[in-house]
Amino acid sequence: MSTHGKHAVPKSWTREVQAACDRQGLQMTPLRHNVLAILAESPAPLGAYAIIEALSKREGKPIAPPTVYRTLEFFLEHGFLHKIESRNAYAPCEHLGHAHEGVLLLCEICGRSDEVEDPALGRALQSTAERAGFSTRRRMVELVGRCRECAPAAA
Amino acid sequence: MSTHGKHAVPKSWTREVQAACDRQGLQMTPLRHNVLAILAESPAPLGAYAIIEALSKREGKPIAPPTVYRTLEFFLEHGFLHKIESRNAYAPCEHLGHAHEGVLLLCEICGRSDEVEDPALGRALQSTAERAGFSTRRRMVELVGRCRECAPAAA
DNA sequence: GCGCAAGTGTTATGTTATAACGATACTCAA
DNA sequence: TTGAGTATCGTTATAACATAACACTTGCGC
Repeated sequence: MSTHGKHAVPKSWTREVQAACDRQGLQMTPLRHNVLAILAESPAPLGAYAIIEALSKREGKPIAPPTVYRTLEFFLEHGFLHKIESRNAYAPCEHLGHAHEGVLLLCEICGRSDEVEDPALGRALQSTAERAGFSTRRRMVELVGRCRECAPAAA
Repeated sequence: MSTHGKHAVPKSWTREVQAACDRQGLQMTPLRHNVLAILAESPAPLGAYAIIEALSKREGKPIAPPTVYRTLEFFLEHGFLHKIESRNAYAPCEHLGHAHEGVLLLCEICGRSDEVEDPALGRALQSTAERAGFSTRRRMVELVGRCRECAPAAA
């Protein structure tokens, strides 16, 4: 799995989350900060146990699964992270401000994920749900395939 | 989890899969038939271990996980089942003939899943992927919320 | 017969996630 | 100041989901 890039998100991302937490009265503890930093520095989404490992190294002591899962849950609830269901992995949400109308593009070669907005998609899903009498609370849209960099190589 | 309905799919569904297998030269073994029947008779998607349990009962002897996972993989590969990633569950594919342009509507109250087609969705995703230079191989579109029957009750 | 592929059985293990309980620290009102 | 309430994190154990690796049988073409 080559990763032709460094970080999934700009370095400012953790600061933006920090600021959003301040505004909303949410606590940014050292534990949370470390989990955020680990995800921000990763070129691709990480599984929970990969985070546990990285965090244990970073804190110099073993961290147990519930600690990390609680932290992930906190960030997921507040929209700072995505859970990539098709991969059981977690990634920074790049579009902090607004509703999640995004599509996740997951490259099966390099492993990276990219998040793009698509208003037409939101409208389509909304009308489909309405026609079915369905009231949506959460949406997951994931495309698995090959990213711009990997598609040619793997022709 | 009330399930205001009986089966997720019409009784003809297993026969349709049978016919499709015949056409494509795929073997419908007793094991495969039983797994199919279990899913067809369930009002909601089932997890792998629920299938293992039901199958063990049906066959009168314990069935080990790999046996069921292999069977599921077979049906997934050929487009007869969906894997619902957000739930680690498996459900019949109701639209056997054509491409998967579907949306899964997952009710968080009754647990049922409904599959609806949405051509506008397909177009939106296609153009979004193209703009990103992304070549899609598989798509997952899942909406979690409340179905027509459950939405009013849980107002 | 022999080699090969498909299907299934079997054992063991790997991976992902949560339940349940305890400890600490902080806030805030009485 | 005390003590009730809440939020955070630690710890132990276990549940839930999934696969690796190898064995065996069957059917089929050569």
